[in-house]
Amino acid sequence: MANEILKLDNQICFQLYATTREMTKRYRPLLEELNVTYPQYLVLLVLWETDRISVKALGKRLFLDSGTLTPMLKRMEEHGLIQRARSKEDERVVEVVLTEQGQQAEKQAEQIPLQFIEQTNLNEEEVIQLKQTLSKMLAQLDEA
Amino acid sequence: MANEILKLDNQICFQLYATTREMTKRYRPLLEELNVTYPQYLVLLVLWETDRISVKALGKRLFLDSGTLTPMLKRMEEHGLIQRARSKEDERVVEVVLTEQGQQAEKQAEQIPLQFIEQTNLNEEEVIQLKQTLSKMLAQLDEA
DNA sequence: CACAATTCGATTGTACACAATTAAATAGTG
DNA sequence: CACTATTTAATTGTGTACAATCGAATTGTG
Repeated sequence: MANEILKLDNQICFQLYATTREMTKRYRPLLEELNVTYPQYLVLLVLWETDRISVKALGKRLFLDSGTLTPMLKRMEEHGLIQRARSKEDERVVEVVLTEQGQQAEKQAEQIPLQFIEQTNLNEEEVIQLKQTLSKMLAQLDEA
Repeated sequence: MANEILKLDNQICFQLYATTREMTKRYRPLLEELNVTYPQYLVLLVLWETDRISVKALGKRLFLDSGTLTPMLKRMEEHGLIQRARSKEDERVVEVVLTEQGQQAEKQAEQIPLQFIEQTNLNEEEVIQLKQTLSKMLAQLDEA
């Protein structure tokens, strides 16, 4: 018999890992209409809050680096959701802005978070608790 | 101002998504000695429990499909951790078993889960709660 | 102002992840 | 027994992820 500590079902990290993947799967049909993937949807969420942001700042917000963001943003640009342009103040900086189409998408997206939460069958208490614990864990893991 | 519902920081799914990625980053140095990635480590966890398993059953256990598992298992085979072989009873089935080296790795792995949990700074209560809620959510999302 | 250090994005290489398709083998049905 | 349906891995194509590196631009220091 395997060590209890090493049993798959005892691994909180496995639950986390598997749940995240099942979550993005459930989001896929909800995001189909917007023609974005889940990570791309996160970029939209940021831009709906800020209008204009550098790749660097976007990466910090989403915990993603340029190796992930650069190709992703190019795809989003091809799909007409955003525009990318070098900053005039600092040529090293690339700034991302929403297109008209990208702005319009916000209205379509309004129902999505609730539609997802309904599928989880979690009650409000559990959602709040989960969010709190994950926030604490994320902040801790993000430290040096 | 953006819709409250659509704010990034209100998205429990984003916390889930970001925390999972930070988690696998933290695991990387812990798994270096074993020469495996986090998903590969999950395969080892299953094999330390079962000795022998089909790709199909492994995928069901880990919520992964053959498109992910086949190349991953081939890499693990190259690294000498597992062996893959067609079943004699049913030629369609590929069975995975640990090598001697793969079995040995279990001893080295014993400290890993605790080492990780220490880094999260979560107390026992929070860990139990989190695991419970994620299990419930995962089971729900995994349904048709 | 020179010039080393830093910052920023892009690129490269490796490794998942998954939908869709294919091919081989087996099981089920008449 | 023929023949269809099903099961199972593998393959293909697209899209993240991230470490490591590069090159261009800017900043800090003397």
